[in-house]
Amino acid sequence: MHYWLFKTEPDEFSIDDLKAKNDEIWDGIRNYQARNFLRDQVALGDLVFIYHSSCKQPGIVGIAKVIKTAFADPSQFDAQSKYFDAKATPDNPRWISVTLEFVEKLRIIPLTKLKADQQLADMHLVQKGSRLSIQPVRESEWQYILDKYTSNSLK
DNA sequence: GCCAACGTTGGC
DNA sequence: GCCAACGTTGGC
Repeated sequence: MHYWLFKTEPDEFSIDDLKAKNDEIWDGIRNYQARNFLRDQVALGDLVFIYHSSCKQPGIVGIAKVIKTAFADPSQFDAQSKYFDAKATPDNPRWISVTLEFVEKLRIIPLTKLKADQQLADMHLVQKGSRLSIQPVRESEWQYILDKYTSNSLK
């Protein structure tokens, strides 16, 4: 069992959208490091912090679960999509998606709090220049964040 | 909207 | 393979 943090821009797709739809193909990841995590390491049943970025209050806003692993991101083949990639073919796809299922919404844990917490100084998210949209979370960090910043059932 | 930090591209 | 130019991310 691994833990992850996935970023999303709430203007595009928010935790409320995930809650309303119940599950979602996580498409449009166009960074090789993030792609490699999706392809090689994200496993069935892994839990994911959903993080809102590029918005008024960036932070962790909920939890989701991986219900389908590594498959070719359909948007790379869709000429109408902004994620279309002319160099990708079904025989040789470049980009990978997984499907997430809504688990629960959290009262937002703002980035400012995560950054201020010395216990979380090693988290990728709080490192300078961190831009990775799919990042692993250590089990100790996952547990610590749930214990300290939430009152939820997944402890 | 600014801009620092990264990532990607392409000429050489 | 280097590296300058360009594009993107994402907090502020």
